[in-house]
Order: sequence, then C-alpha cells, then structure tokens
Amino acid sequence: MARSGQSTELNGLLGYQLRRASAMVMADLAVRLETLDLTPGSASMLLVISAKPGITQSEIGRILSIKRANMVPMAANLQTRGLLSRKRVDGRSHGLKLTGEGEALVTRIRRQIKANEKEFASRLEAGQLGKLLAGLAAMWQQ
Amino acid sequence: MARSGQSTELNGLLGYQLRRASAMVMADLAVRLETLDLTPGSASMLLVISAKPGITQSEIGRILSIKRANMVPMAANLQTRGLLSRKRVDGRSHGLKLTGEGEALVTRIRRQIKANEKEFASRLEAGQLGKLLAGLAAMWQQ
DNA sequence: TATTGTTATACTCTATAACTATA
DNA sequence: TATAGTTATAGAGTATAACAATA
Repeated sequence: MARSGQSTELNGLLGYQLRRASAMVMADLAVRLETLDLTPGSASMLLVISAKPGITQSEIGRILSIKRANMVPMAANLQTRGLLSRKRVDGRSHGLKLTGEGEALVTRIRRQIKANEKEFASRLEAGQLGKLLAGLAAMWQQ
Repeated sequence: MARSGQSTELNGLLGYQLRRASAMVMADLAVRLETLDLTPGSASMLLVISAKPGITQSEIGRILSIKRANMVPMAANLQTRGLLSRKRVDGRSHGLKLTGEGEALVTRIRRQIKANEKEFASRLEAGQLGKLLAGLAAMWQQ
C-alpha cells in the first residue's frame, strides 16, 4: 500500500498532489466502472451523448480532449454492444444517440460515480468539496 | 485547444475535474522538465534522493508508487548521465546519492516547478492554494 | 481548403511474472 | 521465506501521419 511519503518537499507541490489525488480517485472509479465493462473514458463518452443527443464523435473528442482517431474504437465498441446508435447527419458525420440500453447503463454509471464521490468527499471537511471543484475547474478551464 | 466543455454534468464531478486539472498541470510541467531532459517521474526521483540520500530505488518506488521493475530503467538512465551514484549497502541493495551535477540539476528542477506552480496558482483566488493542497493530500493519503 | 471518420502505427506508462542473489 | 534488483513482456492510453469522402 502506498505510504504517505512522509516528509519530502513533494508534498507541498501542486503538480505532485494533483497527480497523486487524481491517480487515487481515478483508480477507484476505474474499478467501479469495470463492473459495467466501461473505462472512465467510455463512461464519460456515454454521459456526454446522454446530455447532447445527436452529437458527433469528433465533437465529443473536442469536449473531452480525446483525439478523434482514438474515438473510433471507443465508439465502435459501444455501438457493437448496442449502447448507442448512429444516424448520418451529412455525408461525413454521424449523430450519436443512446439506445434504451445505453440510457439504462448511464443510470448505473451515475450510481458508481456517486459512490466514488462519496468515498473521497468524505475525506474532506464539510463544505470543502465545492471549493475544491471550483479550484480544479479554474486550473484547467480557460 | 480544449474548450471548456460548456454544460455537462461532468463539470460537477470530482473525478473528472481531478483528471482534467491534473492532465493540464502535468502537461505544462512535462514541457518544462523536457528542457532538462527529465520526465515528471525522473524529476521526482531526483527530489526524493536529494531529500533522503542513501535511499534505495525500491524505497523510492514505494514513496512514489512506482513499481520497482519500472524504477530500473529510470535509475539506470540517471546514473548513466552522471546525476546519481550507487553504493552497495548490502549484497542486494544500493544506496543512491546525487552527484554534484545531480544536485545542480535539482536546483533547476525546483525552478521549473516553481514556474509551473506560479502559472496555475495564479488562476486561484488569493489564499486558496493552501486549502487546495490540503484537500488533495487528504484525498489520497491515508 | 477544411472537416469527419478511419487505419495504421508508435511511444510512454504502468503492470505482471519470473529469475538471481542475497538476507 | 522475504526482499532488491533485474529482465522481459503485455496492456492501456495517447500521439501523429495519412487517406477517402464530403463540405
């Protein structure tokens, strides 16, 4: 088990703390999503389609910062499993929508994410989660 | 450039925010450390040896959560470059120390890390960095 | 000329299994 | 029996380059 690292200057560094916290939280989330045969990436893709039905895979890639070349096997996998459907919107792009099964899976995804949040938010003092989320958002957005 | 992602439930999620913020900060840090021919991993290794001279590579791996098999090429690379020296402490393990050149490089690493911190801490409201660091530490330690 | 989807490919990180030599 | 260092290897995730079809 990863010991706390005791005293090193690393513990005062933003990049180090971000990396360790992210790795820990994402590892827990990955285990939970594995039970649904999903990765954090494919789960986030389903959430985006659920919020924006008809979106193209290139657009999803731009939102999630996933290269469109890497969206291809992800989308193909989810479609093969009957979780999403494609409909041509013009000659080169498809609008993606969740199937009923896809929407049902999104419900289960949300449950796993909530369990993940509960696990780690409980390690913070009351009312600190919102401030943490705001700080993190400021860090990478704009 | 990664757009902010507008309105998706993702923006309210701890795991998502951690992942995006960590990726952004680490990408910037990686670019800065590239100028020193280092990765965030090898740079953190040098910082640990600087703080704990005589430490073994397995022990560094435990502190940083890097598998000892993956420490091997990293340590070999740094030694080849004359940044660290090994001294047998018993028949199976070596104590690692930085050379003069290694210590000099650590000074430059700290400068790059400070520039990285400045870049991203400036996006927070005054006095929020400490709270953010404390929250992140609570997230993965213990 | 730019964009979508696609293929192929490479590179980095990380993980596991196995071996040796020591303890 | 457990540990340090090592080798080899496999799997993610991510990156680039190129192409066809379409806008």
